[in-house]
Amino acid sequence: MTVRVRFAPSPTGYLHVGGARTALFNWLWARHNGGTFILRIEDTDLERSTDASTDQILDSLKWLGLDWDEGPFFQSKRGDVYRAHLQKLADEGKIYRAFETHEELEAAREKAQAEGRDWVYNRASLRLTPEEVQEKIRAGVPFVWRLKVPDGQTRILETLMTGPANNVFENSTLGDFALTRAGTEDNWGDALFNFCCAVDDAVMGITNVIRGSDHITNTARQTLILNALGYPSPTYTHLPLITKEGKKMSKRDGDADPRFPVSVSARRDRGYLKETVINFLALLGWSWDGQQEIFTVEELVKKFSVNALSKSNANFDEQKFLHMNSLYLKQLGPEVIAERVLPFLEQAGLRLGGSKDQAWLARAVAPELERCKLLTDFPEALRYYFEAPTTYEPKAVEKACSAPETGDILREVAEALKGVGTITQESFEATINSVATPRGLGFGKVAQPVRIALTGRGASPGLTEVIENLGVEESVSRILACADWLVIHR
RNA sequence: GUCGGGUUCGUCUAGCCUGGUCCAGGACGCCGCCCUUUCACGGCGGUAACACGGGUUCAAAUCCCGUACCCGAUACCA
Repeated sequence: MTVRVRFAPSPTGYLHVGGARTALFNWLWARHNGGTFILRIEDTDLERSTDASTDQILDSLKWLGLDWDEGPFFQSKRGDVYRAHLQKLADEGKIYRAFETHEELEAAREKAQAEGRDWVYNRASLRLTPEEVQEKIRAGVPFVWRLKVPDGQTRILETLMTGPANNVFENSTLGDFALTRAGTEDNWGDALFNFCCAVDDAVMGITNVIRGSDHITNTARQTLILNALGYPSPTYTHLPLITKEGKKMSKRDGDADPRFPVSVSARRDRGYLKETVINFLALLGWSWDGQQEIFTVEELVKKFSVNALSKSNANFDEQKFLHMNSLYLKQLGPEVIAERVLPFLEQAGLRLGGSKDQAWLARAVAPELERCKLLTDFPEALRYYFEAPTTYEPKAVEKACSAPETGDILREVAEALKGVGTITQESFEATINSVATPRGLGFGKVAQPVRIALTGRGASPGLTEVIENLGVEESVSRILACADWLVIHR
């Protein structure tokens, strides 16, 4: 049987890392099996669903490269399908109208809770005579459709969260749950999540539902619906939850801490690479051999299996995430990163132009690959290429430029540098040594003030690269400027 | 409360199904050392864990029972 899986987000917010991971696992399982990945938007809750959310979810999926084969299908546009299935169940007497008000039920539930009892619907409306029902319908009393849940147990087809209970639910604990919102005979209420979901999974031929384990009890209800409808049940794989500091990571947490946003789009804006997000998310509840942690998407497709999933909650380790991003920065290389860094530079007001073209940027980015961890680190790391330093890092100056002759040294270096045609490792070292050696100084004693002069900082990549990317002329002028600055400020 | 799941280094985890090769492996972090014109990168080394209590067995991280703790679900939301 060919595998058909789906990702079915509700558009009540952005795509968060948990949802992205669910999407990823479904996508991987489809690709691994040469199956079909379907996208379905569960927007039956019109109150909370927004088009903006849908757009952002699709956008994030595209960014991650999780392409879908069918859809997106919108449940809000499939009312006829649900209505037809409801009608069938009504004709067969498997569902019934329940006329209690929301308030009545709420009160009953609270009472039960206060008494420490479990609450399930008491079937009051099921005991109404046909005449009483007709009477209420005529009077226009609003009702919801409830499933007449049979006695006995419901066994769900679970592949992962299997335990001693073997996923058998006592139907009595589920009660006759509601299938629709409140409506009238002329205008039935809209079908609710569980009903739409079960119907769509069946109609769309879903073979394996992969979703968060917070859906387990829904699975029992959906299985009951499927049984009533006479549809076969897909198998279910309930993923362990993603936690952060022990608590379920949900979009309700928002992007409260800007350093650790929960949405995929904010991670992207924060400078995380899509390769990192995919790889890191894959490891949240799945592992290969316990040794390998870096996987290309192709490898993931090949190696991923729902059978290798973990049952315990996966904790989101920010430090490791960040580390993985720095790994990918290096792995992707200067050309790719230069391209991706561009929007971040522009956002920081740093624009290419003149001799600073894309190729130049790749050269400038290359040595920074080892010190930056996020794309957003690059604007600051590269800023000195775009703007000559106007101030120098005080600590670095103190450490390297405290000797009174530093200004003279810099002027000598500038002079020597003028004669250098093209800068190479050798010519640079010769230049520095031509100043250092006569004075009996070590290489670093001269090189470090030069670094500060050029970049304003005590830390940067190799000076040869810096001068190469800056140009000799610009370098000379910066060194002289720093010498002057030292005279005034020391 | 009830139902379901979980519990291995500071952190993320492998191993558990199919007991022995595990005085428990990898990674992040941290700490040393090396490299080095600084920072970083890299290389080498180190640190550190089977929740607790019983049981089964020649042998248990692995199987069974109990306890504790954590997480989730308990809607006319999805």
